[in-house]
Amino acid sequence: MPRQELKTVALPLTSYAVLGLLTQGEASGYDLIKRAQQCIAYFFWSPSRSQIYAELGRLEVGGYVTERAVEQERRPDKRIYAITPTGEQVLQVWLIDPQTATSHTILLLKVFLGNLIPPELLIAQIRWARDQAQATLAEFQQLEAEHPSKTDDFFPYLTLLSGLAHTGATIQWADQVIAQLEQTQE
Amino acid sequence: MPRQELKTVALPLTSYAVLGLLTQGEASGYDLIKRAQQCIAYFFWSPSRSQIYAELGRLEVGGYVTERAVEQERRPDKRIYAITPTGEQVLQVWLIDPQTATSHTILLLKVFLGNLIPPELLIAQIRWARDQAQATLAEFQQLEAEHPSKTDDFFPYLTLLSGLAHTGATIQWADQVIAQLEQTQE
DNA sequence: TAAGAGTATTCCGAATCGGACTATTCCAAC
DNA sequence: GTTGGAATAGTCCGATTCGGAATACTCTTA
Repeated sequence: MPRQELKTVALPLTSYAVLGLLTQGEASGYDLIKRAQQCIAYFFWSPSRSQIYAELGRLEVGGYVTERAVEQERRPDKRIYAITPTGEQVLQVWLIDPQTATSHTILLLKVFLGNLIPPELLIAQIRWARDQAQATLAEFQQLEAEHPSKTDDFFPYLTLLSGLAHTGATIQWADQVIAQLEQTQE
Repeated sequence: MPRQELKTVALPLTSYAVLGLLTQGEASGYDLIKRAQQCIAYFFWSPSRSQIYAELGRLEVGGYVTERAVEQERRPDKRIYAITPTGEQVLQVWLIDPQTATSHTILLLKVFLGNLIPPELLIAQIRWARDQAQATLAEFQQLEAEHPSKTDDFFPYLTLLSGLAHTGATIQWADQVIAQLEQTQE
């Protein structure tokens, strides 16, 4: 059983978010919360306060980040964290691995950190998600067609419309992003 | 401090999903999992197996559902649950309360169970969510305008596009649903 | 005849959230 | 002037939720 491969999936999502944010420079937990809420929040997810601190502890123990205490007079003391080469490698492996992009949120985190991924590998992952969404869309369209919309299943039908709208939005976004990424490649 | 009011928010989301599914008729935990995955799954959420069983236990203790053991020969024995009048009341109160619709998922659950809500109250909740989404959209459009798209923030910009696409989808869906609901009202 | 899917549920660890709590400092309003 | 609120920097806790493993039996299919 290959242990190295298992290790690549060993960390929860929040860890990779934290590592990713730390590639922008060292920061305290408090700083990271702000970074996350400013930028990552575009995609309707950001790790919670307590979780970020928990992950920083775990990452420090694992040697993925270093911790440095900073004493302050006017403000509470704090600890500044910086990503280590090991941490960067672990992040890299995860970012490049297409197997790990199992949800829209994860894909968006990867896109957010897109400068750390070779463009063609990022595009491949987006394209894969796009195709998945396309399949879902087809399924939903099938259901819509079978459905006369005014039967007893009226309210479930209305939620199906939500699925259709959002799946459509995902495909549209993916196409847009792929186009823009391919442009910058040339 | 009014205790009755606190009670209306006392249950987690999965409980209301379970109660809602039980209004379609009594069922075992196993049945509920299938119901959930078939219908509710349109909106990219469904409670997990273990959670459904946990909530059934909690609801039984609280008197919101009744439990009945059924012995089977060819299949494993099972327990069938049915919603009680108290359970129906608790569900009603939650469905009608606009304060509880704090996420898209929750709103979709309420729409899914729309036959249990007076149309105008459902419409009001959808309209509220629509307006929230509209505000978010304006914010995102503002950010997009300020953003020349090709600066150093290219990748965050791409995730902003996702936010724009999905917020747009939400608004479009809400308009569509409100229109359909208003039609049926006349 | 062995493998796999369906029925029906339990158990457990891990991930995650959100709110309460501490403690200090700065700024603004009344 | 002082009182209140936001910002700084974190800890701690309970509750929610997920997902996978385990159990155990039956039916179908290759």
